[in-house]
Amino acid sequence: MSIKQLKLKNQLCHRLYMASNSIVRAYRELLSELNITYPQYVVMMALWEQDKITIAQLVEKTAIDGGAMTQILKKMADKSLLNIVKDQQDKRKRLVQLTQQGQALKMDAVNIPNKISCKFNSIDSGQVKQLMQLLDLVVNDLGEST
Amino acid sequence: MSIKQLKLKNQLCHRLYMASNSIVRAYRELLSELNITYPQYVVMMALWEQDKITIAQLVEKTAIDGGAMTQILKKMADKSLLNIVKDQQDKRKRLVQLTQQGQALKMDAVNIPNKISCKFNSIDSGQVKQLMQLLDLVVNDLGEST
DNA sequence: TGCAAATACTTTGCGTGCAAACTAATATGT
DNA sequence: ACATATTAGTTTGCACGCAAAGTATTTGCA
Repeated sequence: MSIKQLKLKNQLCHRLYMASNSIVRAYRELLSELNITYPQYVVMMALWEQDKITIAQLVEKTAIDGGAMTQILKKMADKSLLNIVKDQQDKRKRLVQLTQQGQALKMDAVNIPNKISCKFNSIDSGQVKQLMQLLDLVVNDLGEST
Repeated sequence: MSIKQLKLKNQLCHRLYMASNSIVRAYRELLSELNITYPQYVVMMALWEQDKITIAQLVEKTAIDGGAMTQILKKMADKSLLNIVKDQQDKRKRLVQLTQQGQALKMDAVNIPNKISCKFNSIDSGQVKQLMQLLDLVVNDLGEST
């Protein structure tokens, strides 16, 4: 007995799985030149937007898991991209701030979004916008239930 | 200096990252009742569609990495969901086939797609279809370059 | 004041995703 | 036939994602 809903071709989740893996794979080769991974790039983007923020704020902005964040930041600190310093007001908190090297990396990253968008040949910017809006609906619907 | 393209809010990839994680997270609690993970569920769906196929065919259908597939299948065989047998015609190949228990699990899985779709309150089936089509464009554009 | 609850993070263990190196078996060209 | 290339899978090492348990530190309330 064949159940339509159980077919992979009909599943939104499998599409998301494939699309997310595909696009991270596309970033990987570009990011390897900067010697960072995709999640590390996400952390960098968050810090380029706003530097010297707490780890909790970074988790909030990036949606990266807190446990993973600790490890990721440690590796990035080892690469001298950022420093992790204790907040003197609240010693539970830690502030993450970019090093000069971390700030300078932004210049090398500037062209990455453009290089990625060059790979999209059958999808225009309007469709990308539409796609992002639909994905926001998905995230919002699934987010609050937990 | 603030560069619009480098902001997380403007990035398709970050949306995909969050949406994919969100939806797999939503599946996780349902699948834990079946004692399987999401990738294992994907393998099951592929086999429910077509049983007794080679590992290469399974990789093709599921888009799961070959190296990961070996590990996943091993765990599933340990759980007696499937058996891995050598192909007598071509001894390089291995055939994966469901056990009775693996076939029976389909009955427990039948309601999962419905339970998931119940979580979508602000997105209708037409939008889901549209979303899947857009995701297919993303995968196709990024797939062939490698 | 003092102690329990909450907050901010870290650690650990497991399950992938992926690249790269490796093994075994078959196909191919000369 | 036979060496070589190709194909099918496995293994290894690293980086997350996530749940659960653990550690400080601070809040809040009796």
